[in-house]
Amino acid sequence: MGTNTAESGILDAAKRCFEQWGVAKVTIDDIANASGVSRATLYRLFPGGKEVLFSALQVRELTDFFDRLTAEAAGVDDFEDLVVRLIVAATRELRADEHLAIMLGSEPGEVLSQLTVEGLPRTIRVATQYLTPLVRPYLSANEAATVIDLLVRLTISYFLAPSDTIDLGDPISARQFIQPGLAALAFART
Amino acid sequence: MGTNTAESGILDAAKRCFEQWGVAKVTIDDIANASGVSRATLYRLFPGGKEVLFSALQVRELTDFFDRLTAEAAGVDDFEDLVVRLIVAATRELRADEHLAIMLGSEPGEVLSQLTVEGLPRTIRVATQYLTPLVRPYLSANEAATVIDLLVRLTISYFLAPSDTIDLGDPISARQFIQPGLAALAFART
DNA sequence: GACGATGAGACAGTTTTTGTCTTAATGTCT
DNA sequence: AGACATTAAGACAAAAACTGTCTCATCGTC
Repeated sequence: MGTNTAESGILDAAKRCFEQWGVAKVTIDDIANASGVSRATLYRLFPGGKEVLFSALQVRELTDFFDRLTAEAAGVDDFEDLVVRLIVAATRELRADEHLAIMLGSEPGEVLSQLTVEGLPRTIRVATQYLTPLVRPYLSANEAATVIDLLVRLTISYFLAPSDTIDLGDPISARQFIQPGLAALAFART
Repeated sequence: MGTNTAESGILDAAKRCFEQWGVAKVTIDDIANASGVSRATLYRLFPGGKEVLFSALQVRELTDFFDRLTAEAAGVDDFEDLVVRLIVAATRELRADEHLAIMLGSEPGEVLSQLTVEGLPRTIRVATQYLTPLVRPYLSANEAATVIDLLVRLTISYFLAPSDTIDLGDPISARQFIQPGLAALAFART
């Protein structure tokens, strides 16, 4: 039993609570009860209460997300293929994310804020940590940061507001979509 | 615009709120906002706050339920047929009731209490009011009250905890189920 | 038996909710 | 126009819920 079992159990319970009651209506007591842990323990493990818990949950979801994403992109040895794979997999994961769908349905404001404003810097930071090693064979550190930042923003935007002409969940469409950008990148390097 | 439009609009909003947040988490303000009415008006129309509102909503749902049920049983001119029709229609309505399903999922305790303890007397009272005229051609007033009471309890019980051998949503099964009881009733009258 | 971690719950301070009331605005009727 | 009823908005105090911290008894581990 690793030391993280208690924390992750609490985060599981918090996730269920957020789904059931929404971030606004949940109390620390709700989460304590749902996780079978006393309020004292909860504060000891997550000092700061609901906000810290919510934040910790997002970090966990985010790292899980990018764990799966990088696994998905393992073994691809062409830059364009890699970008396509990443975008498509990320888009499909987002679309398949039940938790995200529930939260978007019950608290669109909070979730949109997390996806596009408040939480975006963190998302970009985590994405950069995870994806930089994958793209470094093809790009400089600066280029990698810029490209990853851009890909995160585009993937989220097209997830939230799908285009009529582009489907980033489809490899062919995604490839077609990114080719001009990659060409421009190659050109800028000359 | 009848005078009941305001009330029923508020009840609609309350219903949505109860579904979204549960009886426990909703505040009067939530319902006031959802119904586009000021809190003052809400208290004027439903003095007593959340409990009174919840109660009024149940009364409305209940009368709607029995309105549909009696319509369903119109024109049946045999006692056994009538009972079968009522039981089957009631069971099917209960199973098809989305609001009930949502509430049972999110707040089983509260809903079960309403179905089996707190709210049962009211349900039986309303059922008696609606169904007595239908069964009076075949039964005395006392018999009618007893039979209706029994049918309500059985229908709710079999809805909440379906039997392996009896399906009150199926006319054949329901008829088979009630026949002994009706025979006993006929015997007792002799 | 000492140790650290935990559950239960007391506690005060804060925030939220409640229920009432007043005021100004709105629409209706004569 | 003027009297009338109804309402939204929001001030207000009282009640309730929530928060964050603390203490203490208990439990399992070493």
